Amino acid sequence: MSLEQFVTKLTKLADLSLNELNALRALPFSKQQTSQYRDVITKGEWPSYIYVVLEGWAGRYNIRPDDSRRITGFLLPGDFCGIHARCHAEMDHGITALTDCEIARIELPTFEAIASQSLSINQALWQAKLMDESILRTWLLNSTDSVRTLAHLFCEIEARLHPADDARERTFSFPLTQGQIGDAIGITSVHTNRTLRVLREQGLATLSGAILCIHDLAALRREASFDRRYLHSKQRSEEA
Amino acid sequence: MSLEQFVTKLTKLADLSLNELNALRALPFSKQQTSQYRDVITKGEWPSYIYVVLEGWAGRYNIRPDDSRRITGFLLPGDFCGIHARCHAEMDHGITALTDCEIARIELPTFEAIASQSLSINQALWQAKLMDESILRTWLLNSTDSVRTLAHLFCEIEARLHPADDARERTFSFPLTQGQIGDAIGITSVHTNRTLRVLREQGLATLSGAILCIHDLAALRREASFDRRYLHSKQRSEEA
DNA sequence: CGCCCTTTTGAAGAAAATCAAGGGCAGTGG
DNA sequence: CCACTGCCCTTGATTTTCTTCAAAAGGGCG
Repeated sequence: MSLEQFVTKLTKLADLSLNELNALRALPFSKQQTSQYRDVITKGEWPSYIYVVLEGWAGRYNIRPDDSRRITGFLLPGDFCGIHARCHAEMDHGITALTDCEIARIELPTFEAIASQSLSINQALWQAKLMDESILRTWLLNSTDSVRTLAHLFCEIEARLHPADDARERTFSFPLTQGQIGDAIGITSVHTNRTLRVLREQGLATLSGAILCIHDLAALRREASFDRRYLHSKQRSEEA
Repeated sequence: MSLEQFVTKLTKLADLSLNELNALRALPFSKQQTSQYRDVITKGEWPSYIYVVLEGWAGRYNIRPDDSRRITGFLLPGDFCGIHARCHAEMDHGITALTDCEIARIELPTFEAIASQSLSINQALWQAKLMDESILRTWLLNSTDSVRTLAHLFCEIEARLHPADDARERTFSFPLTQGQIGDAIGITSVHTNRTLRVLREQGLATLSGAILCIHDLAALRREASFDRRYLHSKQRSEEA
């Protein structure tokens, strides 16, 4: 696995020159395998790498005072974390492998040598941060009704995995347990189960055996009031 | 009113040289008065200024499909917004004046001329963004029990307004209606009222006539499981 | 003074948590 | 090969929390 997905993602966030693209592609990195339930970064750590998810799903999370867990975001293949390293800052949350993961680790000085030299790359990093924040804000917004929230999560993941085209229906791997989904949308696993049933009975989506089948993407988006725009905040020059 | 509070805030986020400090202090800006309930920036806008709150409280917000509002963060005097301008990005949320506000507006090119030249200022801006994100994440984390959530909000505001010292008790202006508080913690104004009563009856805090009186800060923090660290993610060099 | 907005309180209803228990499936070890 | 174990999924019954609906009381301002 290479950084290609990562580079592609950055390309969508800012206009990068060929030189910049090649510099990113040529970034030296080491690989690490992180098995399910293991931390990639632990809360309280001062990371010294930029981490890029190559395979598998990871997630940001915090533990509540009552020991329950809240997942506050997903890291899908191509996503990165560890920007705290650039600020020499302490992690206020952990990153955990939700499935077995393959992770690339880029040394901070190596990364910085490229990032600090390029306005465009900097801009792409800012864009990425704005998008993270935007997703976080949307999660906060949705904390009313569990069916809507779950539908919205499915739409978010679908849109992030398949940025380009709008299929009418869509089937893909969704390797989370109902407990993990509950941790993400803020309900118990029991209630997640019931919420999944509602979506299934409404003919919107079926999750079974780690495969998510969205039967009617348009209807699911309607149910979730999903507005894709918050995910690709491409800079204006794109539109002109 | 000057940018002094803003500059002070940045100082706490990165080590700025005297030159950088003076450059920030000398930033030309125009003032605008924004009266309560008016937008400073509207969702969908492509901002072209950096905005700094000089007086009053503002807030980030989104409108839900059912027309209810969710406040996703507060901007207190010295706080800024409009970083989207640096990315030429569209606002995915609005900024509203929760009270009458005095706002400074800095032209993007003016700001950029200083910010893009200084690694430290850049770092301070990243730190500020990480802190915004950290606060957002904490809000998401707290969405379980309304008493705890409200207590935590009081602690957050207290800590942001009075970064330095830990008084045992504290009385300060808290100019939000119960409806606005509810919009922020995700409950109705009716339930906000009942939650306020609980805090009052527990002898933790009393909100009356836009004055918040925290009777026992330590106990309130305990109730909220408030851990101040997430608010001052000062870079490591500070500790050495 | 009267109006509007906010605060306060009550009562009924909805949403989700909690408690509890049974079933399926995979891996482990006898 | 089968029993055992642990984890996850599923469902039911009960309880807590918050919403909704409704109404009254307080406070500032034209």
